[in-house]
Amino acid sequence: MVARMGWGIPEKGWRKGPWTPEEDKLLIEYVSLHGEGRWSSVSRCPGLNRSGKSCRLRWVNYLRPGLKRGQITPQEEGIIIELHALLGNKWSTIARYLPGRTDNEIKNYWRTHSKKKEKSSQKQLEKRKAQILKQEEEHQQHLQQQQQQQQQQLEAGDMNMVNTIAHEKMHGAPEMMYPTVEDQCLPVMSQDVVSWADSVVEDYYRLWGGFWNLDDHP
DNA sequence: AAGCTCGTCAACCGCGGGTCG
DNA sequence: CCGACCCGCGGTTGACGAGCT
Repeated sequence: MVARMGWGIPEKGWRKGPWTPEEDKLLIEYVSLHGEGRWSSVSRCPGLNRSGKSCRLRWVNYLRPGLKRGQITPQEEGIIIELHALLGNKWSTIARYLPGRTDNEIKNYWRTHSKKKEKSSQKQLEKRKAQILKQEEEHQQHLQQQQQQQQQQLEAGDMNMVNTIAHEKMHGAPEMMYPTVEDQCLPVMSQDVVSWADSVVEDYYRLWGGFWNLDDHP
């Protein structure tokens, strides 16, 4: 329907773009005389070559008395976050709980701030990924070192074994058994792996869990 | 100093719902 | 019931200034 494009007479070439102080003045005068609403008739106001839609928007978002200008306060931010979690993108409903704020203002605020959060989360994510990769790399090196040590100790153990057997043959069995390399290393190692794996899982959980929490729910 | 990127905000667009003749 | 019109809403765009390279 053509009439939906802008309220008033559709064939008319409505003025678009930023409002001039003169236009604002005309609109304020008109609304103070005739009251809010009846926006399509506002468009017929002489000298105001704007669509009813445009007039309404200008009035609601900028000219209406009682509008708060300036930064959103932390309290307001808290309300916005809570209500958004509750209601989703119902900006006009959220705006009703914040006197002096418009839906457009809240919508813009949310968009820019959710973007910010998304970006910082992305940065954190990259940082943590790098950390985890580094940890993993270090762990692999640690494992390799230990394996090499084991190998060396086993080889040394073989030699010792040969000597021990020869010694035993000559002097009898030893009084006590020493723990094997595996006995020494395994409990420590497996604990390491488990705690490392736990920490990695925990990190991922915290990371993605946190990230998900930041996600805005539609 | 100039060009570029990013953030902010006003304004526009399209759609859906309500009302009225 | 139906179509025209009005209104409000949410998504998107574009202008502009500030900060950065």
